[in-house]
Amino acid sequence: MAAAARPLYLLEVEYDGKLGRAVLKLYDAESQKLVEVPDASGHKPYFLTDLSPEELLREHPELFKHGGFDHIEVVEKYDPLRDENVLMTKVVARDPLSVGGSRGAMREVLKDHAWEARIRYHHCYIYDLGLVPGMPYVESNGALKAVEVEVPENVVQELEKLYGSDEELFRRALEWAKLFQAPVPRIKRVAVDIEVYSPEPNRVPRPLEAPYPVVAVSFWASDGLRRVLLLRRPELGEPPKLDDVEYFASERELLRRAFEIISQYPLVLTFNGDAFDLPYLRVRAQKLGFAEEEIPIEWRPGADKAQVKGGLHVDLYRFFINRSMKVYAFGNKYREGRSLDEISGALLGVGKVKLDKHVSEAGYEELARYSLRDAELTFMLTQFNDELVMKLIVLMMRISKLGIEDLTRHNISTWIRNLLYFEHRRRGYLIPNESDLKRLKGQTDTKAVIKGKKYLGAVVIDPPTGIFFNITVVDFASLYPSVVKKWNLSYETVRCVHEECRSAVIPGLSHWVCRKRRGIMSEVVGFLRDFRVYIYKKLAKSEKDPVRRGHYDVVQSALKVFINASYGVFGAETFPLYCPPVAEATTALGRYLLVQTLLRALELGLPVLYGDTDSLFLWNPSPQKLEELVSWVSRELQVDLDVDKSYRWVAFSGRKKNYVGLLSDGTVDAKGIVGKKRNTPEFIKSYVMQIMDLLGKAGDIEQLDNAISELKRLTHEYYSKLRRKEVLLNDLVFKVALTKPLASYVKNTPQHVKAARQLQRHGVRVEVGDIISFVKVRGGEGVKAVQLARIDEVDSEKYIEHLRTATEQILEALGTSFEEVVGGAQLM
DNA sequence: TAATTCGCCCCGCACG
DNA sequence: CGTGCGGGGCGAA
Repeated sequence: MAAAARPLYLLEVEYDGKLGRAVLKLYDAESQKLVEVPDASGHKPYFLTDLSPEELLREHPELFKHGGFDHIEVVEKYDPLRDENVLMTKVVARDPLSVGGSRGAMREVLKDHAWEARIRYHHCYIYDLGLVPGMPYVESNGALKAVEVEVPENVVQELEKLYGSDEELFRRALEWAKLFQAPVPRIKRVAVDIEVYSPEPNRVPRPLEAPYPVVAVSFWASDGLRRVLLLRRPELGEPPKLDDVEYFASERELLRRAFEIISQYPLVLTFNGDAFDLPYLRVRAQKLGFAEEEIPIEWRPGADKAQVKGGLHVDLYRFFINRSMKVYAFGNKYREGRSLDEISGALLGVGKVKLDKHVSEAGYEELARYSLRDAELTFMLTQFNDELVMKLIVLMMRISKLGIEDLTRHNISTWIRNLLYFEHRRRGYLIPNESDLKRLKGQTDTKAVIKGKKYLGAVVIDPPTGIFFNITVVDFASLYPSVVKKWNLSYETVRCVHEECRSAVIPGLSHWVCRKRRGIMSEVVGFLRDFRVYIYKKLAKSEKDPVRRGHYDVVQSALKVFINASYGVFGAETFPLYCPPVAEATTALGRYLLVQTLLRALELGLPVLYGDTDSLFLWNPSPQKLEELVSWVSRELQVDLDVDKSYRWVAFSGRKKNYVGLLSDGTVDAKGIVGKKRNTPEFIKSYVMQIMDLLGKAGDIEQLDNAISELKRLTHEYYSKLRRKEVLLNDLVFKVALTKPLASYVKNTPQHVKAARQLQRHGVRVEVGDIISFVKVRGGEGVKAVQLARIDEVDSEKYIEHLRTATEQILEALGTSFEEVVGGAQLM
């Protein structure tokens, strides 16, 4: 009898050029090794065309002579844009490059007659075999079989309630549930970090030139390995005996040992290893005469990606700078940061080892500690909170159907695109041709408020000025995804082909929506939303078992990432399923719902003070009327309106997206005020923070009165400090990001650009994404990079103006003003 | 290869 | 020199 097959988790699929077929990379949790399984199905690259075989022969005979041509077949597909079945010719190739990506590739021959020709082959393979990365499989006779996943009874019951009336929908929902319920493996992995000698402290050497020796390579792994490999250098004297440190007389020996360790792990983690550590190691090894087979690192120049032979490489830098991850999964905790120090500081509470000199000047012990900490932090980013990040990655792989290397290197639009393509293939839908889609669905109905935008977005209600007590905020639970689900929005259903659907108009637009067919996007988003709102968010709270509860929380966070971006991608021109009517129908219905609810609230005698996109601020609502509003929305508009939060008071400055309130749990909630923005100097931030503390203690009118007089005192104190120049230069620094290359600021020269150019003149390299620190000074350009400035040059008047605006947003709401507070101060 | 619009604030620049 | 508009950055949703 054969041994019981053990589960292998599919982590990645690649095309192997030498083998001429796809190779699956699976993780065997028992042996903790990566298993590579070449395709056994004979699957080949292909694309589709609307030209018949006869037309192809007649009009494109050269196609059949192409070196990569294999054969053609006629296949039937469902065309969602036209709501009809169509016959397409499948052009099968010998290798992916012949389909596209090489000169004279077959898709170039057919141009606009080529469908599904821009899909990367390894993705195409995943779709066609219905494989789900992140899921467990067993190998049986060379083929992979999905491991049966049990869905808990309570989840099945909930799905019964939601979809029980439609057998097919219920079946699909169960399939989705398996992705969320399957166990998540703990993957053996090692974090790697290197340090490089450099004679110029301010320059990071280019990895593809790798001009200087590697002096340290550190490892921190899940199996307990902590190791620093150090290069002996005569100038550092006799090396001390240190725990976890190995010394090497030559860089060659050091690299050999480093490669040996790297090759022992199925998964290698780095922080910026794509752009630095791994290519540096590779090029360095080449320079030292290593043979190709002795170097376990490959470099993909087109993708700027470093790969580990026989393993997988995740560059956490690329994953953590992903905006969706920052905002939704990690609540913007590390919004300032792009560096390991800032991200680990925010998420782990631990930063890098501080070095007061350059790496090249550090002694052995210092260098070892510094380097090992980097490897440790990199590893810990995947380890904290019971491997939260690893679990999120695996869950998002299952939702997006992307392998681990693709998922961690690409943004949300790629994730959603891949998920939708997979869904198309699963159903036998033809994936629309971009030019076709744009021609049929490329036009909008509305004009945006902001110049340069494509369509009208959300409504924001003009707030009053002043303090209001006892405010309840109601909001629609994930408004846009709800709209997409409920109104059947999808690229093929908005402005569908049916005459009889044209009467189903979207309020305020000329677009109509299909009544005959369920939209593919509507269904997918609907599932993800329902799973999050009705199942996993609830289970993440109610589940008794802490391990399962933790898992449910990961599931709901992973779902949140997809749900929140599912509307935006349709308004993004770079998205292959770009469909502005879907995006503008979504916002139009959002506006409709908010306005209808507002009108109903007013009819009920509920005063509405403010609202933004999906929320309404109700002033002192009676519980009965509130309940009436919620049930009316549920009954008449058929969406969920929830009580989101309640404030003891809210101070509105009279500006939109700008208010401060005291929540019923005693925390201060400040939105949009300049004192909180990250480019605001610390001096002003600290002032605003103190005001927040003050307001946090003021629960009622009387306490608030006291707080206001204390606030006036505080304002005056800060004002005087500025006047008397009793402020540290560092506290006056504006930190502004350079969002594009220095040379491309041609229309204007903003202040941070002036400062950046000063730095450049002083030989400092300035790049896109750098945060420029500058202060405002008298005379000259009006600004100086902080490195070049002295405290006595500072322009106090400018800072007083900044203090004024920061203050006014709060003071005006409280019924006083900056002038009133500092009035008379001029006499000092 | 890249999710959206709305809104606030400061500044730079052109125009009168 | 004042004014208005657009560029630029950052946040709210």
